[in-house]
Amino acid sequence: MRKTASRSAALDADVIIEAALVIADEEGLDSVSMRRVAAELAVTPMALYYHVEGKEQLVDLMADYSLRALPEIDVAAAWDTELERHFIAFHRLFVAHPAVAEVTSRRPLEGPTATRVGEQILQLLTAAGFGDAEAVAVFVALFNYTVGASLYRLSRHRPLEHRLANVTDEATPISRRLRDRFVVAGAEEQFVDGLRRVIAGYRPR
Amino acid sequence: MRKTASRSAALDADVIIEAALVIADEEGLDSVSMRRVAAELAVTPMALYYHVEGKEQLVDLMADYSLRALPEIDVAAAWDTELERHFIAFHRLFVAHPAVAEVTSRRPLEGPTATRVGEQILQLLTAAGFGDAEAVAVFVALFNYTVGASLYRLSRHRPLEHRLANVTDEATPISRRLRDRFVVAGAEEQFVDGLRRVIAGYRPR
DNA sequence: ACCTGAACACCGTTCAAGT
DNA sequence: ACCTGAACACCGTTCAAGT
Repeated sequence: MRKTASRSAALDADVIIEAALVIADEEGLDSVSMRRVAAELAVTPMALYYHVEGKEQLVDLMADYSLRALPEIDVAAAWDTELERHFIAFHRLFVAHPAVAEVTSRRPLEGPTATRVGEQILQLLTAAGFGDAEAVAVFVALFNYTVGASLYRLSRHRPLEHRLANVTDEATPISRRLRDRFVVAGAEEQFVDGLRRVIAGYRPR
Repeated sequence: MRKTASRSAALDADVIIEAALVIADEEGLDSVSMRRVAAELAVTPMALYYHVEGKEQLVDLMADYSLRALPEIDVAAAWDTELERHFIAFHRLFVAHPAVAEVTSRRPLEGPTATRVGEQILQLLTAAGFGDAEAVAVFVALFNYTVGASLYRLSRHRPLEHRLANVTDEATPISRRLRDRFVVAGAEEQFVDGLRRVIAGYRPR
């Protein structure tokens, strides 16, 4: 049953994207190769190229596909709490799918889903009284903080082999004392606390 | 002369790191391979492994090496302007060396230089009256915002081939109107404006 | 229209060997 | 101590061919 379903699934872009996302979530983006995805789908590597331009595009498609899980935005709601709510969702998405955070930090998100989400956030801000330039400034500032905080948290939660290779063991006292605090700084509450402060830095004219 | 100098330079970690940084700055981190670095040094790929553990460590060493260019911190200066000054330097370093920004976003910086810089920033903050937890919170928030903003700026300044592959041409009116504003949002002034607002969100108790 | 097979030009790294 | 050479198990992608 299940076997038949997965085997007989006609090869198309979505099937390829989903298989790639499974690999990325389980083993990291580095393990996503055209050959590996093909093997997972019991197909020749070159079969993928009929549905997808290449690895670069596949990775972009993975990101946009994942963004579909973001909640809808109420453009009529209070801008500050709505932004807080939405960027927390962003953060959770990135933490759940490290590959998406990685792609987001490397390239502008310009797929259909990313575009739609961006539109809604800008509508929310302009409806709240922000001018065009200010709306973009708020959006980008929150986006940057969120991406940075997500990458920070991910970098502290990965297995030790992925950490810096040449750790100095003769760390000075203050860093020893604060070392665990830096790990705590990756917790969601710390992200939310900072997010609120960033939002509070902006007001409609 | 020059030829002799570069050819006769004894192979050691620093020489390897410098060669790798040149490649990274000119062609991107993806072009940095052990084989390519070796070729640039007119040496066998395996010769590198005598001085460096592997590619992972080389990349980590590249990041820490670059951080040496950061300015010294005056721990007795006003904490807010000093932080602003230093994170602007961070931002400029990331923009000048995209590979360093990339590595920084992927792994915790735990090399000797990174550790020293971190110590100084924490000393600055504790000297200003912040408690341990608050000092780390301010540090990490600013760090995350800066890394995110740097990656944002880099992602908008890369050649078009590196941009998202499947751009939708039927973008809605509002995104067309704001599209160039998103590019402008990557400018340094916009980064500094946001940085000031984030800093303003914190005060010593 | 959709997929396969063979091939090309790459990777990082291990292992044994040279000097 | 420092480097080379050959080999292994991988990559992404092109190109011609099958059905």
